[in-house]
This record gives sequence, C-alpha cells and structure tokens, in this order.
Amino acid sequence: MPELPEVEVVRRGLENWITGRTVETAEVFHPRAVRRHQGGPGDFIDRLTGRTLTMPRRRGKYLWIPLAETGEAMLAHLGMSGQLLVGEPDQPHEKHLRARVTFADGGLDLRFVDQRTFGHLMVDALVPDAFAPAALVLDGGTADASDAGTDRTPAGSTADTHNGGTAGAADAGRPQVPLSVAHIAPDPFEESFAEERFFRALRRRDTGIKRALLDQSLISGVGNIYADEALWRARLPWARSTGTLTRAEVGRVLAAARAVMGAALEVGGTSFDSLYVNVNGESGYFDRSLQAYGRRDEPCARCGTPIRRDVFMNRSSYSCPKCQPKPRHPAR
DNA sequence: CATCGACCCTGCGGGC
DNA sequence: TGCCCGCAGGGTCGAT
Repeated sequence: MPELPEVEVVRRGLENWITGRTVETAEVFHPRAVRRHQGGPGDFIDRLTGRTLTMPRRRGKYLWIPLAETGEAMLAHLGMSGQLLVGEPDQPHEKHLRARVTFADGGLDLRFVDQRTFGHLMVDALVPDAFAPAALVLDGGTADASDAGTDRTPAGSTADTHNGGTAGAADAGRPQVPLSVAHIAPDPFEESFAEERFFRALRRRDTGIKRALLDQSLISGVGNIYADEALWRARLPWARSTGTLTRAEVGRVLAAARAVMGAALEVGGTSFDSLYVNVNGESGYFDRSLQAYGRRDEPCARCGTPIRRDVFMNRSSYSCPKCQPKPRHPAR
C-alpha cells in the first residue's frame, strides 16, 4: 500500500498487534524480499530471532520497528504490492508470502506478502536523524538551524511517528532513523518537515512540480495518486516549473497534500483492489473520493471539463485541462 | 552536483 | 482459448 496514508494504516495496525512481542522464529521464503539486507537471509533471521519489537515508526512510505536494546530496527518498504498481515500461525501460506515472523507468545504471526517483489524487508542500524530540528538535538548535531520554528501545520495524528525507539544514553531523546532512510526527507505531517526548506529546494531546481513531489529526498510520502490529487486541489499543472513557484503556490500544494492524505487516512486509505489492505486484510474507501486520479474523461468536479490523462515518467498523470492549465514554459 | 530514463517483478484486462 | 500489449499506487542505479 504504497503511499503515506496506506503505510500509516499499516503502521497503526502493527502498533496494535505486535508492539512489545518477542520474536520466536523468522523465515525468508524468497531471497529477493531481503535483497537490501547486508548479510543475506541467514543474517536477517539471526538479527530478528529472540528480539523484542517496540513501537512501529514511519517516515513517508518507510516503516520500521526498533528492536529493543540493539540499536537496530526491522525496516519494511512495501513497494508496489507489499502487504504486512497478521494471521493465525497455522493459516495456509499466501501465494506470494515472502517472509514470516512468529512470536514466543504463540499468538498471531506477522507475514510479508508481495506479488511483484518491489518491496523489501531488512534489519538496519538506527542513526541520528539529520532532519531533526536543532532544538531537539541535545549534543549539537548537523540539523539546519533554520528549521527550528518554521511555520507548519501538523495535521493528523502521525506527527509523532518519526522518533527512533532505543536511543543509547548519550543520545537520549535524540530522534533516530534507519540508515537506509537517512536520505529520505520528512513527510509533511512530521514536526521536522520544514516548509521553507522545501520551498527553497523547489526554487533551486529546474524540474516539474509533480516530479518534485514524487522525489522522496525533497518531501516523502507522496506518490502518484496523492500527487495528482494534491495538484488538482491546488489547481497547479503537473508540468509547472518548480523554479517559478511562489511561496503561496507551494503553501497551497502542501496544504492540499496534507488535506487529501489526511482524509484518505481517516477512511483507511485508497484501495482499488485487494492488493492494498491493512494488517487484517481489509480495504480502505478513499478511492470513492478521488477527484482526478483514474478519472479519465469523467467531468471535473469543479468545472465539468473532462479529466485528461497524460503519460509522464512512464506513468499516468490525471488533471483538469481547465482548472490546471498548461504552463507556457513547462519544465520537463 | 543534478537530472532522467532504464530497469527491477507479477498479474490482470482488453484487443485480436 | 491463447497470445500480446499496456498498465499498475514503488525505488535504485548508471549514464549524461
């Protein structure tokens, strides 16, 4: 369940079902599922076995579960088709079951199911979060001091999901992220998301606004669906050059992104089919509320003009040709 | 350094 | 029926 709301739905499910439980066994059924884990499947299994899982965390589309007292976390990225499911241990294996964790209490197990295998699991070291506001860093880290106090609207209830769990005494209270997530920018619901930094990064670039929204090193959590929805709400065309955006326009698209992702989260995310489900296998309902994505030739909810579909970055972009008029000097 | 296309996979629905 | 094509919400990597 690729984008931020769907991953947050999964995180909340895991928080409810696996926090505080101790791993009895870990199994890997397809090596590609742990291809990014240094050391291979055997080492992945060794690092999980016997460990106690703490509160699941998330940044953008990345999800991780700090392991108590190890300085490491189990990291998951769902890719295009990954699912994290809880189920009875004696349940038959799903067709695309790639890995499984069972627990010492004998209760529900945790399964990673992934049809296309673009997703992955790994055990990764936790490192200080370089994006943390300076005020939160106790020992004078590398965070940009200009981030502190930046105007921001922490909508939704996901703002506390970015802290690492098991900081050592010297780093007490300092936010941590897995090493593999260190290059990923905060998502727009995080305390550490700095709107001014985002604006300046956009102005420095020479690219289109949609490409920038999908660039997880600038802003994380936004994917193809919510990028189209946010741009439709903000009345900006996907090809609009980032170099000419005003603060007001960037504010509009950020507010739209938060609003649309927040609304999606409230109804369990967007599910077109059974590929995108929560940890109990249930679908979300936000597909009924989409105003642009997937609505080719249907009337725009604002002006009635048929929604158009363009191919961009080898994927679909949906927009209203009237509400989101093509820029005169579009970026690539 | 910034940017962009190729590539990684499986399955589904539509056209022929 | 079967085959082929386009399409699917992801990120990484190498070439430029």
